[in-house]
Amino acid sequence: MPTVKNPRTPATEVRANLIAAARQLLEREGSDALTVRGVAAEAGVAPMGVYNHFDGKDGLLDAVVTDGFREFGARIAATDSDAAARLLSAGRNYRAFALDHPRLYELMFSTKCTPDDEVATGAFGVLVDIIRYGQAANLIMAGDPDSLAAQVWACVHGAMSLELAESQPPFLDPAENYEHLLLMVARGIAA
Amino acid sequence: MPTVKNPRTPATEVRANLIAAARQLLEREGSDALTVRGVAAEAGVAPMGVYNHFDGKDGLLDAVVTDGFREFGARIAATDSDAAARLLSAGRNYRAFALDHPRLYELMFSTKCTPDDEVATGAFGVLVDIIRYGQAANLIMAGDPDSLAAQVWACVHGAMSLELAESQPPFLDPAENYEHLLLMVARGIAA
DNA sequence: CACTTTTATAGGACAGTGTTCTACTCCAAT
DNA sequence: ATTGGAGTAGAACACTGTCCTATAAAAGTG
Repeated sequence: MPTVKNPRTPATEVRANLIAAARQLLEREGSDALTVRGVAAEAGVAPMGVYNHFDGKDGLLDAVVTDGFREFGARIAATDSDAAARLLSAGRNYRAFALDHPRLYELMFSTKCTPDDEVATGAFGVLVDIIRYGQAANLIMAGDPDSLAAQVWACVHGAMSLELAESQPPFLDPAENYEHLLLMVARGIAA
Repeated sequence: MPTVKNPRTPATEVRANLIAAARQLLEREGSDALTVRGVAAEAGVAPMGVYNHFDGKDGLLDAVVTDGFREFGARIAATDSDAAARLLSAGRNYRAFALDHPRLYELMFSTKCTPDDEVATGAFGVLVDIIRYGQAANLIMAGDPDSLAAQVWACVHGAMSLELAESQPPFLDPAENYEHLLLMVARGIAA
């Protein structure tokens, strides 16, 4: 009997399979393993699928990081009724996501990718809402919530970016230092 | 007449030429242009030089970012006698360097490179000294200067990382937002 | 100065990359 | 049942990092 050909993957699944495979390969083996042929093989799909369903490799990566930002936004959200606790929880959730998906996090904020604007803005909006909640509780200083959120985001992103790149002084405990950073930021934007 | 062969580059210059060429190519055409063959051609040197003088492409990039950190440390330094002004000046110098050399800055803090530890620590030490100066002037809170410096560094790095990646809300003015961030950080570590 | 050792060079080779093309074949809707 | 869209296999192209060889020029030695 002749060699059995691979069956076709239903059209509706090719796209999702490719994104899932890319995500899995990225987190398991690192970004170097993110090759078109490798992702297609992991997804059980022909390499051409990357070009039929996405705009080449870059398009696929954009879809991956867009999915990442969706998950990220949901993960950051904190529901503590106390405004100060909510801000700290969000900060800790932020770090937890970055540590859980270090390579995805790096990709999400790299210049190689352009996530869907609406989705990325949505994740940012989660933080803006938390800032607003703090302002309403008179815990956070008055001012443009978007601007304040951008500043807070920059701080936590910088901390995680450096921690993941192992660019921090090795004698400092990352977890402890991150807690200090959160308190510093809270002090910096306090009412 | 036959084609003239390229003359040999003196051994002592090959290394420096390669680093300079890589740096120039990086900042002129972006990191995609940083190929072994491309850098060698820009340096007027044979591709093998990258393997004779460095540990392959990665070794060359490490040398480039190490040079970058040397320059960075010198650039950050501020000499204002007023402690608060010195901190702000250093912060502004930080941003100026990142804007002057955006692609080098990105490479310096990417996971693809490992700068010489001593040099990178030296650049960090510049900020530590500024923190100490602020503490001596009773402007910055007491506490481990290294830990405080790491927090400040994280904030400014995050801001520039997001600005260079154009990951900030487009309706915010980067320069203005950065100034706000510096003030926020100063407030966060104030005595 | 002559001689030896070191080292840069040219050029080819290898596997692997993103991308595109063709030919084929299967699935689904008309 | 037939037609057209969509997934597949496989080859091809110009690149990439890396390594190898042979040659020639520079640097160091007597």
